[in-house]
Order: sequence, then C-alpha cells, then structure tokens
Amino acid sequence: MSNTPKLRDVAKLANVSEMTASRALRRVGEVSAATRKKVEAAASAIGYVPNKLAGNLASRTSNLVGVIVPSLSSFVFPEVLNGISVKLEGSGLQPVTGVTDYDLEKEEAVIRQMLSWRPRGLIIAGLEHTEGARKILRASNVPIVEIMDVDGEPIQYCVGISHIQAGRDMARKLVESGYRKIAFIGTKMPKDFRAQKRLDGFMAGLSEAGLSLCAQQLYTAGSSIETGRVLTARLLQEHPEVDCIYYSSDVMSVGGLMHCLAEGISVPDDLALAGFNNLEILSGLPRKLATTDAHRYAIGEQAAGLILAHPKGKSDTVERTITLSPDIETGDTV
Amino acid sequence: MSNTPKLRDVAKLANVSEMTASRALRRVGEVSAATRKKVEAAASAIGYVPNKLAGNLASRTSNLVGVIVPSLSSFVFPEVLNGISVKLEGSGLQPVTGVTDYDLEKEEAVIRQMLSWRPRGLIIAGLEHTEGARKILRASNVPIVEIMDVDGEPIQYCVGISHIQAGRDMARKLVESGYRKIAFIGTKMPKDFRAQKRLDGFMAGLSEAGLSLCAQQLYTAGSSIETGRVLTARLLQEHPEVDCIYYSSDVMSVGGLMHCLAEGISVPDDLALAGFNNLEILSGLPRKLATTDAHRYAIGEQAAGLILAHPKGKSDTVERTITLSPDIETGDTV
DNA sequence: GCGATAACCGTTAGCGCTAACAATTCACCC
DNA sequence: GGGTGAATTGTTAGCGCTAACGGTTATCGC
Repeated sequence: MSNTPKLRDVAKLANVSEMTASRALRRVGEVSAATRKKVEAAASAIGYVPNKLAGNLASRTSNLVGVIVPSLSSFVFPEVLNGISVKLEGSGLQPVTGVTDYDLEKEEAVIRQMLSWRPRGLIIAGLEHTEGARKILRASNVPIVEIMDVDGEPIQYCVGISHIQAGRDMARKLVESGYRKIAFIGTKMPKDFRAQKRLDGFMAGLSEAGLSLCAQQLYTAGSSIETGRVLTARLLQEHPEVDCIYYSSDVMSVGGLMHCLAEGISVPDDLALAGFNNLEILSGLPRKLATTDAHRYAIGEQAAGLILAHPKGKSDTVERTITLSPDIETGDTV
Repeated sequence: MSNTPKLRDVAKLANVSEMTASRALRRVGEVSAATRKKVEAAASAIGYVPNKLAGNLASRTSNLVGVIVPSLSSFVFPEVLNGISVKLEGSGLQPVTGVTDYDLEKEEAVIRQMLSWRPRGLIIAGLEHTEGARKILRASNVPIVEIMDVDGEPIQYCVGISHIQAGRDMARKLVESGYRKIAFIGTKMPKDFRAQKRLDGFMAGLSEAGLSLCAQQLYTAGSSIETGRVLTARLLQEHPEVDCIYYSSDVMSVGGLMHCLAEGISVPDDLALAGFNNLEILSGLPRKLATTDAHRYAIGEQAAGLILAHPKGKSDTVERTITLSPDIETGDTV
C-alpha cells in the first residue's frame, strides 16, 4: 500500500516537479513534448497508477456518473445503460450503477451512497422517491436526470415516455382492431409504478370505447417467460372468451405465446397478444407480437447527453423534460 | 459546491470536535450515545452527505469492489453481478461495474480505471488479458479474482468452471444418447474465449467417440434468438442430415427451437438441440432444451466471498482456484 | 481520598493530488 | 543586448476527512 508508487516518485524519476508530472500525465496545461515523454516513461517504468481519490478530492470534481435502476436482470435497464455508456464514451465520464430492487428505501440509501462520491451527475429511473431522497437530491448541487417516465413531477431533468399514454394508445389500437374481450396480465404490479401507469392508461383507453377489462391476473414477483405462460394458462382457463391479452412486459407476452403454441391456440386469430418494451427477444419468434417501443436506448443516450451538456457553474434549477413517444409496433397481431 | 455541508459544520453545530463527529457518524470508536444522537441530529439537520473521496483518501481504503465483465446485455453477466451484490450486501462493500465489450485493450483501460479508485478487490471475467493488464494487476496489491473460467493461469484467485470440460461432457452425453450427425453453431467466436474452449472440448469429446463435427456455423456478432434462428435455418439447408446441434449459448438454441417450431421440425425426434448457460428463458418454452449450467450466480457469490475473506494485510500471493462443475441439464432432448 | 482503569473526546499530522499564482526560461525583435 | 510576450515549469496551500495518539473526565475499589 505505502509502496505503491505516487506521483512524487514519478516526478522525482523524471526530474520535474510534481505539478509538471501531474500536468503531463493528464495532458492539461502547457507541457513541452519532451518533458511529457520523459514523465510518461517514468510513470510506466515504475508502474504508476494515479489515485483518483486524491485527484478528485483536490480538484473537487469527479468523473463519475451515478446510474440508479431498479434491476439489472430484467432485460430493460441494461439497454438503458448501454445508451448511457455509448454516449459517455470518450467524454472521460464513467457510469457507476446502483440497484434498488424496486425498493424506495433502498433507493434512498443508494442515492446517498452515490452522492457521497460527488458525481458529475445522477441518472435515476422513475419519478417516485421517498421524501428524504427528494430532499437530498434537491440539495445536492448535482444535475439529476429522472428517466423512463414523464408522468409526474421531475426534480430537474427528465427523459422518458408517458406510460399512461402508452397504455391508452395500446387500448385504442386494440379496440380499433376489433378486439372486445380484453384482459390484462401483469407482474411486480404494486412496486413497478410504470407498469401500474400503463394499466391505468389502458383501462382509461378501454373506457373511452365503452369497454372494460374482462379479466386480469396480477402477480407480485418478477417477470419471466415461465410466469407469463402460467398466468396466461390460468387466465384462459377462467375466461376462455378472452380474445386479446395486454401484458405488462414483452417477457410475459412471450410466455403467453409459448402457451398458445403448446395448446394449439392460433395467434392472433384465436387470441391476440400485446406486450411492452420492444425487447430483442421478440425477434426470432414464430409470431411477431404487438408491443410498444419504450425507447430504452434513446432514453439512456439523452440522459447522458443532458449531463454532458449541463453547465458546470451551478445554474439554479434549470428544468427540462424530454418526452419521447411510445410507438406501437403492431406485429402480426393487429 | 463550496456551500455543501462539511463534517466541520456538523461538528460545529453539535458542539464537538470533527473527530468525534466522524466517529459518531461512522459508529466506530467510543462515543457516548448522547453525543452520537446529537451529532446525528446535527448531520440530518443540515443535510450532511459525507465525502467518500476525502474519507477513503484519509483512511487509505475504499469500500469499492470493481467488477469487470465483457457485456451487460447478454443475460449471463447480470446474473453474476447479482450473486456478487447479494453476497456483498451488508458488508459495506459496493460493486462497481466496468464493461469491456470483449476487447482486451479496452479491458486494460478499464482495469486501470478501476485500480485508480483503490478498490478493496477486483473481479474480472476471464483468464485472458493483455501483458500490460497482467502486470498492473500483479503489482496492484489488490485481491484479484478471475471468474467464469478455470482453464488457464490465474493471477491469484479464480472461480469458475472448465469450459473445455463443459464441451467435452456435452459431446459425450450427446453421443451416448445416440446422435451421430452433430453440428455446432456459435457466435462471437474469435473473441469469446470461453465459447471457443467449449467448442474445442466438444470436438475433443466427439473425437473420443470416433466422430467429428459434420457441420458448423460461426458468426462474429452477438448472440440473439434471431441469429440462432437464422443460422439454424442456414445450417439445416446445407446439411439436412444433421440430427443434433450444439450451440454456443442458450439464446442461440432457443432461436433454433423457434426455427423448428415454425418449420414443423420435431424436437428432439427430428433434431436435438443443446445450448449452454442454463438461462432463465429456457423455462416456459414448449420444449425443454438441453443445456449446461454455468453456475453464474454461484460464481459471483463465491468471488465476492473470496474478497470478503481476503486478509487485509498484504498476504503475499495467496493463490486459490475454486472449480465448479458444469452440470448438464438434459431437458427433453436427451 | 487516592491511584488506577476505563470511557470518552480532542489535537496533530497527514492521505495523494491539483488550482492558482509565481517564477523562470526561451525565442525573437528592434 | 535588453525588452517583450509567450511558453514552460515551480511553489504554495489546501481538498475533506481519518489514524494515531494524547488528554480529560467518570468510575471504582480499598
């Protein structure tokens, strides 16, 4: 630990001051090419690895961007991260991920953790937070971007789609396509606010047409193909008249499709299926299912862009919301 | 930035020294319950968020564990991360993820980045690294855990399965089940060393039985259901005699199954399919495909465990490899 | 009441690096 | 050859926090 080479050692070996060594290695300020080479040679000779703790403390900025998401195993957030990483590439900023497991208390703890690293920005999925979290976020002087969802009161920046609208649009599209006995299957429903909003919007959309849900299956655990399959089987058994199912996620609708394949139910002739997210797993299936594109990659990209563009000086509460449109892919279903 | 409350402000408000405030908030050392309450009240009153940059620099330890993986969008590493997170939960250590895109040069850069945060440990997928990376890893004084794979020369700690064995075992199992016209379909093959090792082991296993691959399709891009489907279609068109396909990943074998479903090819009567990883997407499908469990969660868990157990004092090169066994799930195929 | 042990709290001295300014060197010109 | 401005390097003073140790105040047995 104490024998780890320091900047001082590099400087000594290269016969320059620490400051010059620092400048040379960071390629800032005016350093002649000759001394820079000398310093770089010295650094690599002794295997110098800079200490960012010290560096960031001294400069009072860090190159971290905190990204807080409910889960990493759900197909959806990795894609958002991807958009963030790509956009950040080359900027010198580095994303750091925190996971909340859809738990707002845990989220507050993760936010504290993140802020204690004095990041250059914070990207958080969702608009729902504890009061405590909201308070420290507002007080933090760090640009905050809330993503995925725009139905609510953003703290500062916001990038996402309206899930209420996504649900309503899908309802309209399905009704328009002639379906009348429409059911809903969803998971993680009490904690996944966005899924809840889609359901709300969906029911509102049905209402407009004088319809209402003719069945639903809710489930508190995570989404999976298996769960989608099981819940579909159960729902159809209880309500064989259903002609269309809207799922909280594509993962679930794929499960539904698997049930139909196994049971010889023709999709979409006997039963139409619609999901949400436009996940990659939808392509390659024997049927192209209906879905709504949640623009996950674009959301990540734009969120990162906002942080990159954020003026360094504390510009008091610049507020800005970027609303993307939840585009429906009808697939073979509609 | 400069008006962000410091420990000094907390101390002043609570009428104690900075040191006492620090001890109270960290719950270390001897602080009376009364003063601790006082300090905590002061901290929350002014919205104090500790600065870990300063704290970690002063204490010369951090609570970070670097995790370096090739990709996050591939279904496989999120599960490893999951195991790591769960094991680390409550220990005060926090995982930080870096992504290499299967690029060793990028990996070296990410390793440098990580080390510059002076982490408490580093978990890296794979045994293949650049010489430069190896050098700084060895010099770093940070416990290094290489994961996923044990076929090679670990730097220090290692947790994984033998992919050569995984391939060979599957070959034996398939041969034993009576298949003779066996093909392979793989993606990302030049850069995914583990997939390559499985193929090598697989071919060795066939050899033992006097067989050899009767066809193969390699592809450099990422795995997806769609790709699996397309490559399967192509392979079967060129080699209709094939009675069994081994895929580099379950994602691909699912694509194969989708092709079979669409074409009316009966699985496994007309064609057997085997993948690798034992991904969650396998459950819920109309056929249970054969696969090998890569123990992703357990690998993450054990790797994190090694870091937690690592003695603080620089114990010179404790070396240790934990080899898990690549268990075959035969599904309906065998 | 006195020393002694324990419990609690404060002081000192950095951790390893960089911003800001000061100092030096260098080229080049009249 | 001294002056001038630009290019390059050095000096000083922290960043915000904590380890290590020193001091102070309770507690207690005899």
